[in-house]
Amino acid sequence: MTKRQSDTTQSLLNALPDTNAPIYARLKSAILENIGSSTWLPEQRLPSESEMVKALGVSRMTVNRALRELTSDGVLIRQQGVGTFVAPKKAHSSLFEVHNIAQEIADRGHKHTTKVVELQTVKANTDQALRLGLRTGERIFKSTLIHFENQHPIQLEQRIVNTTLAPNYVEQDFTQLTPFAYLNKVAPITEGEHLVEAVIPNAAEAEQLAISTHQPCLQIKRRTWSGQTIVTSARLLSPGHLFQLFGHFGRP
Amino acid sequence: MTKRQSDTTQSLLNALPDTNAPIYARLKSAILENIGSSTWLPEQRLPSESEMVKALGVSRMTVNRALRELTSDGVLIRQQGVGTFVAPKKAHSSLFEVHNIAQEIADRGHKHTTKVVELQTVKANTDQALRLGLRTGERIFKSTLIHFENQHPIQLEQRIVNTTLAPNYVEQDFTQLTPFAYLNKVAPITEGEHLVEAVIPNAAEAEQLAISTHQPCLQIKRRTWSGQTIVTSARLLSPGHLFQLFGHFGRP
DNA sequence: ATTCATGTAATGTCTATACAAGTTAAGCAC
DNA sequence: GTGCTTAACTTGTATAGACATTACATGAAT
Repeated sequence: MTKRQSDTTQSLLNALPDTNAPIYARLKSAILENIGSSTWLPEQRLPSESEMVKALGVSRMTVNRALRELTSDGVLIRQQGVGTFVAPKKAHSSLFEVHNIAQEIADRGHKHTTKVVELQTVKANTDQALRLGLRTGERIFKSTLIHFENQHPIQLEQRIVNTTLAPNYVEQDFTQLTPFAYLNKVAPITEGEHLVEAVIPNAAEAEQLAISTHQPCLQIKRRTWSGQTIVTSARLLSPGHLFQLFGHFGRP
Repeated sequence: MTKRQSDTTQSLLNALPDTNAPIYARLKSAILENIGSSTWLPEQRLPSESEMVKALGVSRMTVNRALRELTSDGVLIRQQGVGTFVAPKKAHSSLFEVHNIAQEIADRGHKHTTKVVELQTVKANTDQALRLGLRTGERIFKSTLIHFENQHPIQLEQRIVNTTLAPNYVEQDFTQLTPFAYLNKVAPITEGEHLVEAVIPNAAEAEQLAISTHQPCLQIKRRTWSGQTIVTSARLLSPGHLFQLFGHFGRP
């Protein structure tokens, strides 16, 4: 006389991946899957540890580890004596995204295009090596792009890239996928750093952006990490009152 | 015939706090203490789990939990079959600091002073409540300050603050300690969000900053979190080419 | 000398159990 | 009904032991 699983427990079992990863990791995956697919909603209660133990046939310490780690990541909320719940939607969840100019332009209902000015492999000079945490003379990728919004140039993007983390960088078609999007795909961002100032463009930059050298620009120098390694260092130059959004790079 | 502890194990025992916190938490504290005080240096090897088990008289799972959590925090590096090590100094550690205008001015060898324009308790309007993740009508603190560098106004700071996390905010003397420094002391920052744009000040703001309404300013809207709660939301307005630095808020 | 096998040590995972501590609801005394 | 006690359930922590996986050093066989 087996008692039927609750729907919540059943959806947990359904989402269990069939890999050879450790049990606790598969349980974490299954929980994240249910939350990510909105099968489990914010504030919703999860099965208790003992229910999971019975349903999965594993020990409580294993279940406990999965739940504890997800709690530490802010995915779940646990209260002693009460239960485990999907964490409420964060007030700033929509701001977790990092600035992506293509998306931003699309959000405004405008058309985004890109012109690739330069895309090649070079040897790092001292400054470039410092920015990427490499040694002078090591091979790096270097690119220069101009982003257009409805035919108007709105951002100049100069970027250097770590070759080990993105070995196929120079073969990409950046008129289709922005460097940022590509890099975040091959080496997901875990941390970032921004340096922002208002600057005056030099003559070449002003020409590329089709503005005068008196027009103040917002300059962002951004470095992004994937784990402990620096993926890329970029300098973004945008004339006028362009709106910029920076987030903290958290879980997706 | 007791074998003498290694120096590393001994310094671990010495740093064990005498609280009634859980064992694993006290072990974490002791390890962090040794790293923080540079008793243990980056790359240095820690005692193995079994050594700690013997030295502390606890079970291996308890030691394992402490080490695993510190590894997840990036404090330690573990390698199966080899050992546990203090994590190498991060390449970008010096950029972990968040922008602090007083420090920045001091770094330039200039004198920083503050004028408190406004400091009071108000009821949150809809916009303010949204920014702090509260409900309209709840009590919040509100402050307006002007920062001076050698008698020149260089930044206008408008800020609202969560009363529950910083109940004594309005009693502080912000000519001595900046609101940012005070808030970071009472509710340490764990996350932040920035909105940056180049704007033109309105007449009142231009007057407070002693500039013309044609002078472009860098506007930063910053919100900071302590855990899951929003501590404060600030709007910083700086004329000219002021240099701004944003970091990722990591462990201290 | 080189290669291979083996043993040792270290971390990684998992189990079964135990007790502590917080929460909630039912039931009892009044 | 009110208030208290108690029981059941939940999460938090800790233990002792087991086996797996990885790395490395040592020594044997070639």
